[in-house]
Amino acid sequence: MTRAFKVAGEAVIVRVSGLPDKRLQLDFLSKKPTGAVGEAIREQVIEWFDLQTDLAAFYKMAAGDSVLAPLITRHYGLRLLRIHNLFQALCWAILGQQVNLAFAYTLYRRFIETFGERIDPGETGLWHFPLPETIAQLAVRDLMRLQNTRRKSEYIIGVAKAIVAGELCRADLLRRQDSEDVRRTLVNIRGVGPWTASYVMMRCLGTPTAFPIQDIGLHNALKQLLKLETKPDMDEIREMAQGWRGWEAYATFYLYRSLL
DNA sequence: TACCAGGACCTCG
DNA sequence: CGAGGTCATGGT
Repeated sequence: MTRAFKVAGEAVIVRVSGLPDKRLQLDFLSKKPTGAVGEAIREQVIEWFDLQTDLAAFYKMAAGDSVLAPLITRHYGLRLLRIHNLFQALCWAILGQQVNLAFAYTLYRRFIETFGERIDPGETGLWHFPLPETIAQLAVRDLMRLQNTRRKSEYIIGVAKAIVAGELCRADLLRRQDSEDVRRTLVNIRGVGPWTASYVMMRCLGTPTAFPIQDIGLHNALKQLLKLETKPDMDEIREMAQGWRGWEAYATFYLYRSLL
C-alpha cells in the first residue's frame, strides 16, 4: 500500500510492503524524511495497521465462537485498519450514513478530490484529506454540489467548525478513561448518532469494545454467515456478541470483511 | 421498477 | 416520547 503522510508540514510518500518474515518494510518514494519525521511516520504506520494490539487473545476467543471461527481462518492476520485523522473518520462515517458503500466511496472520493490537497501531481495520485479549516469556511451548497444531502453537508461543516474551534479533539477523546463518556460526547455532535459514534470509536480511537450494533452491513454479514432468512434483530445480535466482550471492534471488522 | 443502502434528524400526535 | 417521514442517489 502506498500512502501520503504530512508531518510538520512536510509531505512524505511511503510504500508499505510485507516481508516474508512478516515484518513490514517502509520505502520512502518522496525524499527521505529527517529523523524525527521518519519516526513519526513509523508510529503512524504502526497505528494504521493497529500493530500494537496482540491478536492472540482475540483468536483464542474467536476459535471457540461459531460465528467468528470461520472468519479468523479465512482472514487470518487481518488487522483493524485505523483512521488516525478524527475529522477524516467522522466525514467517512457521515458520508456512509444511509447510502450503499459504492456510493459512499464516490462521495468520499469526490470530497477529497475537490477540497483536499494533491500531494503528488505525478504518478501516484495521492491526496491529503481536506483540512477542517478549509471545510469550516464552506457554505452548505458547496458540499451539496457534490451530491451530498443538505443534512450531510451541514453535519460535515459543523464537525469541521467544532474541530477548528477546539471543541472537538482526538487527543481529548483519547485521554478519557470511560468509553461510554466518549460515546456520549460524540453523540452530542449534530449528525453523529449511535452508529457513527461507535464507528468512529472503532476506526479512529481504537476502542476495542466499540460495537456499531445498528450497522446494516453487520446485520447482513450475520444473515449471510448464519444462512438466516431475515436479518437478525438487536437482541439476537447482542446474544451472539456475548462472548465477544472486549473484542467487539475486531469482531465487527472481521464480519465486515466477510462481505467482500 | 421497486427496494435497500455500513443513519440521523425533525415533525407530528 | 415514539413512530413515521425525509433526505439524494447508486446498485441490484
